[in-house]
Amino acid sequence: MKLDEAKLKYIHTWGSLATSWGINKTMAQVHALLLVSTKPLSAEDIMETLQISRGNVNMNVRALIDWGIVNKEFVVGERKEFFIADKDIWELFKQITKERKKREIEPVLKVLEELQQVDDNSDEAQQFKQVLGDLSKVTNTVNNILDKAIKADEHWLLSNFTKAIKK
Amino acid sequence: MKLDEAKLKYIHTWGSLATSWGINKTMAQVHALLLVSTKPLSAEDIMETLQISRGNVNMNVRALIDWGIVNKEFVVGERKEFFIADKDIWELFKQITKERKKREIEPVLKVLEELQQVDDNSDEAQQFKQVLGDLSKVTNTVNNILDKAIKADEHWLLSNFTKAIKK
DNA sequence: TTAAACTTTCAATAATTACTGAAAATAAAA
DNA sequence: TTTTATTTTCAGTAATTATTGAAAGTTTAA
Repeated sequence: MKLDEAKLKYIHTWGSLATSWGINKTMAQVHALLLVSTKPLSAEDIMETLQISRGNVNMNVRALIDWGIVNKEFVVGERKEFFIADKDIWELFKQITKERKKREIEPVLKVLEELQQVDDNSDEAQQFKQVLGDLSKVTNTVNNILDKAIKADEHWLLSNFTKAIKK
Repeated sequence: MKLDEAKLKYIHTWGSLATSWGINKTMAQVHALLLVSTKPLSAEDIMETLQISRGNVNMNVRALIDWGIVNKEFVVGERKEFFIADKDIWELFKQITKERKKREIEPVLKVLEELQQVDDNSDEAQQFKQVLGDLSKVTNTVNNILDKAIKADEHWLLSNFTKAIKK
C-alpha cells in the first residue's frame, strides 16, 4: 500500500470509530490528520486535505484545542496559525479519558446521588434505590479506575494491572 | 421528590448519557425503564410510558436483546411477550464492555495492523508507522484491561486495582 | 491611522440518524 | 382450516446534528 493511501485510510477509520463513540467525525479526522503529519498544518492545509470549509476547520480545531490534544504552533515568517497534535499517544488517551470523565461521567454520578433522595419507602421505591445505588457503585468503580489510569504511566499500568489480575 | 418523578428523571438522564457515548437515546431509555420496573413490561407498556411507536419499541428491544442485556419473559395466561432487564449492574457493565470491544475496538486494531504494511521506507513513512504502532499499543493495552474486567468480579477488581496502583 | 491578512461566528442548509405507522408476516386459538 | 392476536419490517417523514459560506471581528504591518 502507498503511504498517502494508508494515511487516508487511517484518517477515515479513525473518523468512523469516533462516530460510534459519540465524537464528531470531522473532529476525529482533523486530529488524525495532524497526528500523522510531519509538520504543523494551517487551516488551509486542513481544508484542502479533508475537503471541508474554513468554518468547519475552525470549529473543530478549537474543539481539539479545548480538549487539550492539539496546540497552536507559530511558524517563523508566517502570519497565520499552524496546528500540531501531541504525538504521545498515551498522553492523548489520558487526556481524552480525563475530559470525558469530567464532562460525562461525573455529572451522571451527581444526578444518581440526587435521585437517592426520593422520599418514599414503599417496596418499589426500595428497589429503585437499590438499582440507583448499584449504578452509582459501578460508575464510581469505573471512575476511580480511570482516575488511576490518568495518573499512571503506560507500561507500569499494564504490567501492574496484569500482575494484580492474574489469580 | 416523588418516586415516579425520580424514575422519569433517571430514564432521561440515562438517555442523554447514552447519546454522548454514541448509543441511541431511546434504546437507553427503554433499558432504563426495564431496569427500574418491578415487573416485566410488554411492548405496549413501553410505548405508553415513553410515548413512542410500536415499531420503535420493537427495534430497540431487539437491539437490547441482541446486546444481551434484556430478556424475553413469558407471563402465564398472556399471549404477548414481556421484557425484563438483568438487574445485576456489574453484569450489565461487563456485557456492554464486551459488546463494544468486539464491535468497535477489535476491528480498529485489525485496520491498524493492516496499515503497518505500507511498503515505503521514507522518513515520513517511518513516522507514520511509529504513530500507528503507538496507537496499536495503547489500544491493545486498553483492550487487555477490558478483557480482564470482563472476567473479573467487581469488588475484587477494584480492591486489587487500588492495591496495585497505590504508590 | 488604514489596509490587508487572517480568524471567528452563525443563519441557512445539508447530511445523518431516528421514528412512525400501516401493511406484511407470523403464531396461537377457535 | 379461518380468525384473531401479536410481532416485524420498512418507506416515508421527522428530528437532530454537522457543515457551509459569507459577513463581522480581530490582529498585524505599512
